[in-house]
Amino acid sequence: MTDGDGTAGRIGDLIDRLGRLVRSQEQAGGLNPAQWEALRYLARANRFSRSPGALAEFLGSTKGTASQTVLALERKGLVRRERDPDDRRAVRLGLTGAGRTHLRRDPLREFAGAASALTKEAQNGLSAGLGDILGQLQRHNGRRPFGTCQHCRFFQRRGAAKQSDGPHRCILLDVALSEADSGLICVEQEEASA
Amino acid sequence: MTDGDGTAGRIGDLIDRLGRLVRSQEQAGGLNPAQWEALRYLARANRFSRSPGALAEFLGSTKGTASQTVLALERKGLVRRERDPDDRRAVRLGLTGAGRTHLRRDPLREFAGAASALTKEAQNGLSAGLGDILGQLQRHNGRRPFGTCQHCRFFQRRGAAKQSDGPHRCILLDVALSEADSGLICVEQEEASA
DNA sequence: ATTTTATAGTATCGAGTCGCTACTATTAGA
DNA sequence: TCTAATAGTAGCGACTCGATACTATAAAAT
Repeated sequence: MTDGDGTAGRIGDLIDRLGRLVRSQEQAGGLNPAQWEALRYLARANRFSRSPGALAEFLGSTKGTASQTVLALERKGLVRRERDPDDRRAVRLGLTGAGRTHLRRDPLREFAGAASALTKEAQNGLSAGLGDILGQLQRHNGRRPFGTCQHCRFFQRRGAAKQSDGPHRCILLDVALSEADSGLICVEQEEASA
Repeated sequence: MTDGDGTAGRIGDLIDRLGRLVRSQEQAGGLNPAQWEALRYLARANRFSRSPGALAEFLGSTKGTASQTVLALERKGLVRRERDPDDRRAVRLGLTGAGRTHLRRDPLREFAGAASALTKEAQNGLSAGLGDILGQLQRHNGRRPFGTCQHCRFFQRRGAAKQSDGPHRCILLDVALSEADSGLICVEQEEASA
């Protein structure tokens, strides 16, 4: 920041500089920053969210740009693309084995390493504070939060309401959700506690 | 992050996403992200550090790229360039009035705004934690810290050593430093406490 | 002094990025 | 069945950024 230089300004500055550092590290491994982030996203998104359109929303880019990113990842053999049999306009994306392997060399690990040198309290504080800022800005810009199913207002936990057991459910898309599904991120997610 | 997903991993992830958000906001105002960061840097760097080379180090880019950035800012009338009369290879940079005015519309203010919604403790924690991570990574990558003079090991406070009064001094470059100078960032800075 | 080497910066080129505007294919609605 | 609306891709063009090569000046070596 340039002005008042209070703590808040310094935080903005630090985020900016760390972001730049991330980007420069992310040139490694034959991928560019957008491709790294796409790869990470696809590893953690649920099946309704592994599409070029959802990726575009996540990256804050256009569909065209996201499409190019996906094509590049497919050329490198890290991502698999197939048409959805139910809606034949849609494309379903997924990581290949090579894609998952590649993620083990994620440059972001270096950042996680640096973070883990902090005390546990400091880590929790950082995580909470950054998450809060991100949430605020996303709301402010009308972006989706991309949280996980189990924190979503459309999430119906197993045993709730009528059905006594069976899987959890998404009452927006009206589908069953496995335990694993519930921990993945989703385009449609809306924070429960609001 | 993709794996263990501990708090540390989540922090890396958040930094990445916030960084991307910064970048997308920084397209505003007719400048690109690198230009915004250069403008901010030049507003806060001392006179030994307002050069294309120092800027390149700060941005983590090459001299060529930094040179282009500076040229672009000069074309827009935000930065002034002049040759140093003492070392005629060197170029000294500075903001114009328009440059300072432009900084008032810094998109990073939005982030500072979001940060200032946090409690004072949370802000201090964030600032300290992020600063720590940045410092670690800079050391690890052999980058300069770009701190301010008064925290530098070459800083000699007024009244120290022989000279009883007069200005502070930089004992690396052997020059006088005003009070204002001492709060500016410097390429040559090395943290005092190590 | 003169030569050599180092330093500061710029010019230029090419690969790649990204937003934008079409455009196709498929589905949903009137 | 005709008309939107939706998911995605193609291709263009402005721009970015790193790498290489180059000029000008300064410092070091002989």
